[in-house]
Amino acid sequence: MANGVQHGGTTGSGEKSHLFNFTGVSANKAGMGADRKLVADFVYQKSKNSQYTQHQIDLDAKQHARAEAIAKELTDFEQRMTCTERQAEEKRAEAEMEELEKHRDLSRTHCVVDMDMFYAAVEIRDQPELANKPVAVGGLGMICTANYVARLYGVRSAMPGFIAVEMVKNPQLVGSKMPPEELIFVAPNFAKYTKVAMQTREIFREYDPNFQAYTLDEAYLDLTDFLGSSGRDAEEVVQEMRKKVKESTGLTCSAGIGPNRMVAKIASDEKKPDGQTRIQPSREAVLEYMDKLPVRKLPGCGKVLEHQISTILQINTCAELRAAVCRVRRAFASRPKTSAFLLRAALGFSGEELSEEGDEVGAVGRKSLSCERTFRNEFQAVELRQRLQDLCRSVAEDM
DNA sequence: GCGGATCAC
DNA sequence: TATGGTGATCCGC
Repeated sequence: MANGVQHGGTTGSGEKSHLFNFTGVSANKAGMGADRKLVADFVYQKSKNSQYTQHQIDLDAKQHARAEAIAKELTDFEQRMTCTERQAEEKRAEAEMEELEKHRDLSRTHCVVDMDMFYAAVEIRDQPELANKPVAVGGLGMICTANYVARLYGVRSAMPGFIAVEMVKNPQLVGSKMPPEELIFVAPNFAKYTKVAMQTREIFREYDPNFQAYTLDEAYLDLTDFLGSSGRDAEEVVQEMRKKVKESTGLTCSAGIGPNRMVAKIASDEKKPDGQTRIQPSREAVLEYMDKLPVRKLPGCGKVLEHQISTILQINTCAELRAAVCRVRRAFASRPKTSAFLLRAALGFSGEELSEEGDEVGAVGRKSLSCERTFRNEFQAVELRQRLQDLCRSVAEDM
C-alpha cells in the first residue's frame, strides 16, 4: 500500500512491510524516539500471519489494482488527446478555479481546539506517578491513546496493544534509545472523559455559543463575533482560552486559527502539544501554507486517496496539486466529488464557503445509530445469539 | 438503493 | 492468543 511503498524499509528476513505507518513524530525532539520504518516493520512482522493483516493485504491488492487501472486509463486518454482538446480542458480548469476563487472568504476567524493525548492526559493527571512512564489507554487488543513517553518507544493510537508491549520491552528493535520498560495499560474510562469534555465545552461556549463539538477532545469554534465585539486579537484570545482550559481541567490543548475550518484544523496539529498556530487571513498566507503540505494532511485524504494521487499523478504536495489542476480533474473525472474536494483543498478552501446558510454539517442531525462488537473466532451459535440480543437491546436503549 | 470501501476520531 | 467502535460519505454495481 502507499505507506509501505513510501515508508516501508526492509526487514531482517528481506520482507517489506506493506500496511502500517505508525509515524507521527513530534515526540522525538530529543532524538530518543523510535525509527518509523523499524516500527512499521516490527508491527508487520508481528502481525503478518493474523487474519486481520491477511484481510488488509487482500484489500490492498484490490486497491492497488484499481489505482493502476486508473493510471493506465489516464495515460491512454492523454495520448489520444488532440492539442485542441487539451487547450479546451485547460480553459475549463482555469475557469473552475477562478469561479472557486470568487468564493474565497477571509472575513471569518475559525479555531480548532484539540486536547493533547486526551485520554492518557486525563489518566496521568489523576495518577501523577505515571507521568514519566510509558502509558497506554486501552488494552492488549487496541490502544486508544499513548502518552509522549510511550510514543518515544513507537507506541501509537490504533496500534495493537500486545505489539506495543514488546516494543517497550525491546526498544532497540525499533531503533529507540529509551531504556527497556514495562508498558503500563490503563483501561479507558469514558464517563470520566465525558465529564472533562463538559468542562472544556463550558469554556468554548464563552467564545462561541454555537461551537461544534466534534468528539470529546476536539471542537470547532467560529471566533468572528467574539473578536468583532471585543476588538481583541485572535492569537491572544486563543491563548487565554487554552489557559482557561488548563486551569479548569489541568490539561493542555493545541489550537489552530485560520479563515476556515479546514485550515484551522490542519494548523491545530502544527505545535502539538500545548501550542497554537495562526494562518493569517490573506490569500497569499493561506496558499503559502497549503502549498507546503503533503496531500495526506488534508482531512478527507486518507491512505487510499494518497496512494492514488501519488501513483496516478505523481503528486505528493498541495503545491503540486494546485499546479496540476487539469490533470487532477482528468484523473478523477469519474469521481466529481473527489475532484472538487482536491481542487478546493489545494486552494485552501474548506467547502463550507460554498454551502448555503443552515446547510452546515451540524444542522442536518444524526442519520444513523449503531452498536457493534467484534466476535471471537471461537464463538458458537449460542454465544452469538446472546451477543446479538445484547446488541439489539443496546441499540433500542440508545434510540 | 444497497452494500462495500474509505475516512475521521 | 491477539487489531475497536461510531458515524458519515462516496462510489460501484
